[in-house]
Amino acid sequence: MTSEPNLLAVIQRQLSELNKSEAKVAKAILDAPEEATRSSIASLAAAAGVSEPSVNRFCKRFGASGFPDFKLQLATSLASGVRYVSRAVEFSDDINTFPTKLFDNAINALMTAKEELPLKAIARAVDQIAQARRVYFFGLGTSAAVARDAEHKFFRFNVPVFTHEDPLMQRMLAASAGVGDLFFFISHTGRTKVLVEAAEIARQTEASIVSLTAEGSPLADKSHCCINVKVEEDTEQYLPMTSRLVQLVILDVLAAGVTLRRGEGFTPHLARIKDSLKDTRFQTS
Amino acid sequence: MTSEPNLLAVIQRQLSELNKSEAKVAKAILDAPEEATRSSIASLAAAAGVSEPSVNRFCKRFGASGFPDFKLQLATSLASGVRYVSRAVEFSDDINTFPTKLFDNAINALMTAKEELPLKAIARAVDQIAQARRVYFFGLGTSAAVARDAEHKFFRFNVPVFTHEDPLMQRMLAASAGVGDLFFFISHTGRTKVLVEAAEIARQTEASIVSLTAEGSPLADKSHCCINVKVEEDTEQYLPMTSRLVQLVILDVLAAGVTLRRGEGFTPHLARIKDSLKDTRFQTS
DNA sequence: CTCATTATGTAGTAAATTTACAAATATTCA
DNA sequence: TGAATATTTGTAAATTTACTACATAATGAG
Repeated sequence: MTSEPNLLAVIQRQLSELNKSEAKVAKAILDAPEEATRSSIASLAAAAGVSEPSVNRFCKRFGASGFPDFKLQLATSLASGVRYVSRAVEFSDDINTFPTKLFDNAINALMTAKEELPLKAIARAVDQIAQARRVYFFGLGTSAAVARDAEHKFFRFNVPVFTHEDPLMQRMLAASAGVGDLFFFISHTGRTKVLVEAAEIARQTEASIVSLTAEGSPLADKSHCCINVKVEEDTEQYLPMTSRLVQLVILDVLAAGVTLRRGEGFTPHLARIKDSLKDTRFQTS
Repeated sequence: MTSEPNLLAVIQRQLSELNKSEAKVAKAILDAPEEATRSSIASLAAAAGVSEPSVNRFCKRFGASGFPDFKLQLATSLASGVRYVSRAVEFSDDINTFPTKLFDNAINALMTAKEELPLKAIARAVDQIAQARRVYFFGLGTSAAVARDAEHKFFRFNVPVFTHEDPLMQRMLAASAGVGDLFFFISHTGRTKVLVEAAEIARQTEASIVSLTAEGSPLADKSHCCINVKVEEDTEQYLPMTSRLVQLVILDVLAAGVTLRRGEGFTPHLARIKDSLKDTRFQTS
C-alpha cells in the first residue's frame, strides 16, 4: 500500500504538466476535494466541464486503478486533516485561520520534499561529512540561521565545524582551504552572488563542496555534490517560510546519516555531550 | 460531516446487537478493513457469506447512505487513526529508511502541534510584539539558531530586534530594560538556568516577557505570556530534532500575525525589503 | 400450530464505471 | 504551408456495481 497521504499536493504540483481537460478536472477537485470524494464520475465530469472518460483517465494518471480507487485515495488524504494545497495568508485572515494555513503549508512542504528526496546526493554528502577533516557551513540571511543550526548538530561528531555569516570571512576561509576540508553551502535560490563567489573560490582548492540548494543554480554548478531541495516558496509572500524547514530536516537527515555511519559504538560519545548539559538545567521537580 | 472518530470501534461495540448476517458482515470488515474499503459490495458479500442486500442493509444501519458512502467513512476512519506513529531511527536503518523516518517525525510533530495551537497566547504575543518598542529574542544552544531566525523575520516590522547568544549580554540587557521592551525567550525545556535567570532579571523591570517554551516550566512561570508548544521530543534520541521546527513555524505564525496587524498598507514596505536583495543575486538566465 | 414479525435472499433495475473506438485537435517535418 | 502523425478528447456501447421491490425463510408469541 503506497497510497501516500498527499494526493492533493501531487495534483497541485503536476498541474502545469496536465493537458487541458485533465487540468479542468484537477481544478474541480482542488476546488472542492471533500465534495469530489462523494460525487459520482458523472457529476464530477459535469462540474469540471469534461467527459466522464476524461475524469477516468485523470484518475489513472495519478496512479489509481479507476475512479472509485481515486476517490478512496483522495478520502484518505483528506482524512489526516491537513489542507494539502498551499494557501497564502491573506489580509482577510484572522487568528483562527492563518496559523492553520501556515502549519499546513509547512507540513505540505515537508511532505513534498519527502516524496522526492535525493537519496544518492544525501548518501554522498554523508560520506563526505563523515570523512571530512573540517566542515564549514556557509549561508546568508535566513540560511545563516540554518547554518548555525547545522553547526550545533555536527560538532557532535568530533569534526571541527565552523560557521561564518561574514562574506569576507567566507571568502578568506574558502581561499585557504585544502584537502579534507568540506564546504557546505546553504541557499534557497542558489543565486546569492557572494555565496556563489565563495564557492567558486573554494572550488579552486582541493576542498570538497556540498550544497543544499536548487538544482541547476549557479551555486549547484560549483558544487561536487548538490542536494536538491524542491520547495516552491510562494514568491508573492514577503516572508520566506517553508524552504528553511526543509533545509533543517535535510540537515537532520545528514546528521542521522553520520551517526549511523559512526556506528553503535559512537552513542556513548553522544550521550556524554547530552549529559554535559544536565547541570545547566533546573531539574524537574 | 460528522464522521465518528472510529467506525471500526463502533462496529465492534455493536457486534452483539447485530443479527446473524449482519454479524457476518461485521466480522468480515473487522477482519480486513483495508481490503473492505477496496472491494465491491459483491465481493464483500461473498467474503462474509451473505447476500449483497445484507451488506447494503448493514451499511445503512451504521449511518451510511449506502455501500459507497460506508466505504468512504471506513477509509477516512482508518486513515486518521493509524498513521501517527513516530519511529526512532535505529542502527539497522539504511539510506532508504531513515530519511523517510525523520521526515515523518517532523511532519507528525507539526501535525500534533497544529492540533493544539494555543491561539490565545499567540494572539497575545502578536499584540505585544506589534506594540513593542524593542524586541529581544533570547535562546541558547539549538534555540539560539531559532532566535537568530526570528531576528531575520521580525526586523522587517520596523521594530528594533536584537539577539544575543551570550548569557552575560542577555543578563545585562535584561537588567537595563524598561517600558516598551519585549523579551522573547525560546527554550524547549524551559529549564535552562541562565536563560531562566535572565528572564527573572527582566521580570523585575517594566519589560514584557513572552516565552516559547513548555507550559509549567520555570521559564514559563517567569513570563507574562507563554506560548506552550507540545512536542514530545524523543528523549532517547541524542539529537533534538522536531521541537525546533515547531518553534520556527510558531515564529512564522507570529510574524504573519504582526503583518496582518500592520495592515495592507504595510506591504510596500515589505516589498522594498525584498527588492533590496535583487542585486545580490545572479539573475535567472 | 398458526399468525405475525423479522430476517435473508433473489431477481430485476437503475446507476455508475470502464472500454473501445472515432472525431477533433495539436504537432512534426518536409 | 500542408500532409502525415501523434495526441487529446468525446461518444456510445459494454460491463460492472449498487440498489429496490418483492418473495421466501426463519423466528417467536399466543
